[in-house]
Amino acid sequence: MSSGERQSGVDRVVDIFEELLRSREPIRIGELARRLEAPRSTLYNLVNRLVAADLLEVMDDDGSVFFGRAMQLYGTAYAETNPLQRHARPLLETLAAGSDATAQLCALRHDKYVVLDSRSGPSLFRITTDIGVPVPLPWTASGRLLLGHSSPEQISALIPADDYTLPDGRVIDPQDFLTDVAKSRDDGYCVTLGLSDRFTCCLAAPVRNPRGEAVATLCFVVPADQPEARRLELLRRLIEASDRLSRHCR
Amino acid sequence: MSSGERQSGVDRVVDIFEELLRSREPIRIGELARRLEAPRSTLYNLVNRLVAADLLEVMDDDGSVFFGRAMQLYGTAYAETNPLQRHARPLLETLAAGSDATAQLCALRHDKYVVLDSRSGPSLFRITTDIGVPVPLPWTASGRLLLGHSSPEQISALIPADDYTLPDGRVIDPQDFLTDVAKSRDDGYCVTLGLSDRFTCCLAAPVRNPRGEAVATLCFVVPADQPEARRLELLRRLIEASDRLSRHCR
DNA sequence: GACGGGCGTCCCATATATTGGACAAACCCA
DNA sequence: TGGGTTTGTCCAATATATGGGACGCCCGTC
Repeated sequence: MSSGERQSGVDRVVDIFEELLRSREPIRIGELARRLEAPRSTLYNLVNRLVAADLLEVMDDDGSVFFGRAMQLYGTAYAETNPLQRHARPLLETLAAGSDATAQLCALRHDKYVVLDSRSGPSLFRITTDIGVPVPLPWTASGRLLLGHSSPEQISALIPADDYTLPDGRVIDPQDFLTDVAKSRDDGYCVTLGLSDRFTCCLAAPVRNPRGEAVATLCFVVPADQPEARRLELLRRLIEASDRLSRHCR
Repeated sequence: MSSGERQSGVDRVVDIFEELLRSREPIRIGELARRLEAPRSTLYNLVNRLVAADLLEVMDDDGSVFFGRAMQLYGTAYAETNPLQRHARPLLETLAAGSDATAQLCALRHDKYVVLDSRSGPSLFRITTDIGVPVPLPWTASGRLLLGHSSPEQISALIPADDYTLPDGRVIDPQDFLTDVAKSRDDGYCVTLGLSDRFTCCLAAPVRNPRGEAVATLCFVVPADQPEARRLELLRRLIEASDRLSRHCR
């Protein structure tokens, strides 16, 4: 009755959603309260409202909660309406089918890189990054392009120190990364070989808004052993598609 | 300072989302306030929070708002996690490609029918119902299946009188509709010819939970002039796929 | 130029949503 | 069986979010 801060219900709802996205699997209400450091009674109240609205669903086996069907409908409405996403979809399909590779639409979210949409070619069965899963920017070719409009100071301030450490333990020098960002911006594309994964090659091209800032990227994910000629061909297609997408989004 | 009801911010947020889904295009905040009969100051407060959380986006040209990128990520997380949706996707692809028709996953939402996911065959360019758009239950084959576990009283209470009127003005007799529902439940499928659209044939089969209730349907949408033999073949594939999906969802 | 209407922001009062706590029932593990 | 933990529900108190109103601004129209 004297200490504890009070938080708005709406903000708490946002926290719930973000925690569920991070977890990617149902969470029990008690566990949710612990992770968000929120009172249990508050969470029961909020979760019940959200379940009634179908924004969340309770798993009837153990009472844990996850996103509900309404989310799917809202998300689809967004994807169908947003010009970037709407125009990207057919392009991704063409890229993936025509080049038999995994094609992705990527963007910046908070201080990380996320895949927004992804298509795979027919013969390919590689595991591709899940949509919406945050990935450190220095791990990716797209990350270098997405930071093109930021100053070195902004970039240094944005990226957590840990994010320069690759999954295999190697560490990227922040200075080298800044150089990469500048070079990628000038080149208009970025290619990484064996970066986030020793056997993967990523090719990325920027989707730019009218002010020239990279608001998203299109990228290919292919095995690292592809011949040079094929990589160049993939890059050509990618740049053509991203230029087209840039024109659609003004 | 004495009249007006007060509403919870969370409930208002839900109202905002539902109104945006209905509208399917950006709405200005003033207009939103009018439609929801909510104070403008409240909406500015809520919308600003939601925009900050990326659940909503403001269109920079005219200040109207619509769903934001976070919705897409949450919705995708749902679709990838929910067993029904996850297993339905490859089935829809197989159905659509193998039969060159539009295949849809449908379910009940409030007192209407909605498409949850949809794939079209290669040669087909028919306009298909948008995902998430509510359609009166009596207009559809799936609607008849989805009500299979409800009593006649429940059905009569659920369906608004206007929903028995088809787009072309014809009116369905509620008694006939109840008969259709019972027959569809017993048959284990439902076919409609020229119902919601004079030139369209809908074939639907139920996805049942372990208790035998139709929690969703798979359906084909094809031109009405298809030969009987093809319709039977489509129905056979549909029933096989929906049985498979039912097994996956227990 | 005056006018009407919508937009975005700010401010205060109060109705109420948030909160901590307490409770019984269910659960798990020893 | 029995102690420790978790679950879901309920309650009363108060910090605060909601709602009403007022303000200046911009933009079309008359």
